[in-house]
Amino acid sequence: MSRSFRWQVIADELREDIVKGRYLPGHKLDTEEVLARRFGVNRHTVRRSIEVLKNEGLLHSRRGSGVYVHRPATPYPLGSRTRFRENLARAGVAAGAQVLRVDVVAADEEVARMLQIRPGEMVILFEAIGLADQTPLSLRESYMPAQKMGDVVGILREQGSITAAMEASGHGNYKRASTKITAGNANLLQADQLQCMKGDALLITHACNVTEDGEMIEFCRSHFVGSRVFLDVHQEA
Amino acid sequence: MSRSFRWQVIADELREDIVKGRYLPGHKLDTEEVLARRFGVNRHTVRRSIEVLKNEGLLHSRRGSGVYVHRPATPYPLGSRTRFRENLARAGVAAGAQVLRVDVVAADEEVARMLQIRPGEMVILFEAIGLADQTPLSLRESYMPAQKMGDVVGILREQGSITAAMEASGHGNYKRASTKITAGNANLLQADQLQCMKGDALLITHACNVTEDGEMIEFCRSHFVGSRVFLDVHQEA
DNA sequence: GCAAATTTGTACGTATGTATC
DNA sequence: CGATACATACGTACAAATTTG
Repeated sequence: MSRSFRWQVIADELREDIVKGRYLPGHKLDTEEVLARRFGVNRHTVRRSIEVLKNEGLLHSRRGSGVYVHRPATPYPLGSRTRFRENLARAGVAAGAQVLRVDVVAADEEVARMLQIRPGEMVILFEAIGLADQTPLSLRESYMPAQKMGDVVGILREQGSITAAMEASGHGNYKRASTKITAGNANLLQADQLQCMKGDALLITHACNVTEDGEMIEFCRSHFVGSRVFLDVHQEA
Repeated sequence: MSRSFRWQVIADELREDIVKGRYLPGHKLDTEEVLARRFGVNRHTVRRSIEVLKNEGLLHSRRGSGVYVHRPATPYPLGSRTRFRENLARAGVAAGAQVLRVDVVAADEEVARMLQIRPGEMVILFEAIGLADQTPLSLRESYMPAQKMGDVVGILREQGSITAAMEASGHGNYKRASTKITAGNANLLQADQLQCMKGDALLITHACNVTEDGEMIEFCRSHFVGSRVFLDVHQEA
């Protein structure tokens, strides 16, 4: 009866459409104007309904653009053999990588310490943006001691895959040794590359991979957009 | 000035009044009409601000009656406390904490899902700030199903230790089942409690602990100040 | 118990700002 | 640049619940 208000009815109907999968994540809703006409109410009444669904985390809106079905944060398992593509494929997300830079540079102090080599030794630098369904998830800098790697610059440039580079260098069985995690705010450059706002919270990981012989083979600094991913730490006891 | 809207400014001011304890719990606010005049805005603008604070759980309103302060003023983390050292490798295990709140409350939807119980079932809520050298490191909310716990409210209040509460309830051998990690920006209340800036990057962890029988016994949400901690995830296998 | 005054809730209307396309 | 679309903010009116006389 009068227990159900128009904004509530509309919110219920929209919620139904979303949770039943009639709209896919990322789908753009009709404009508030159109929705208002469709439901025969004022635009503000529709806005009230949308407000509710935004608070429930089902929708988000971008001024000047539209209202969209929220894309849930992508799970990102942290295990001993983490592979970007495998992880995303398991989550049903199309993975892509945009290679920013592949170079051979001298190791700075931190990189040298992490890779257990001397500062100034040559390392291969691989910089890329991790994409999921065209949305940037992460910004990644990988360092590999040049001495222990083959000539993988071309592979990295063309395939953008650390795994492929490792296999080509005879380190197909590399695995994760340790991961350190903290959080920071995005600076202007990172915001630009990750398509987020300056100041947005980033998940920062420092990870080391080792060969099956236990030699340090890769040091990786990653910056994830906090709102788009969660790391999943799996405990095996 | 386009970054601060009037409803935002008003919400901030009202929140400040509540959090700092200028209103007692249950205190009735001035009417929307009066508040509107006081801030020199339309009644709807004040309503928008009140809406925000209701969503944060600070206010509630009763039609025909008024708007009331919902929760007691949050204790302000000041004053001398015993120093303690915290092993951050074991995330969430705060050895000694400043207890903010211990209560028995109804489980909301997320907590119920994580603990595998029904929404509305009673859970023990434990809220504390982890400090190191007087500096807040983390904000922690733990939820435990009341049915499976003994009368541990006193223990939690006095000792501030989850471990002690578990042992008293016969769950001494509980262990970590899963940890999910993401990042977000501090809101005003969190910034206040963690003594950081609003918008600062926070490391957010959701962890589940199970009994040795595999039953969910604790769900813990932690917020770490990104600039003050480094979680260390150790991989074995 | 009832009616009036008070106070919040819903709904529509209009105008303007601002980000996106 | 203009057109589109969401965001803010003012206004009005009436409904519904509570409090008060």
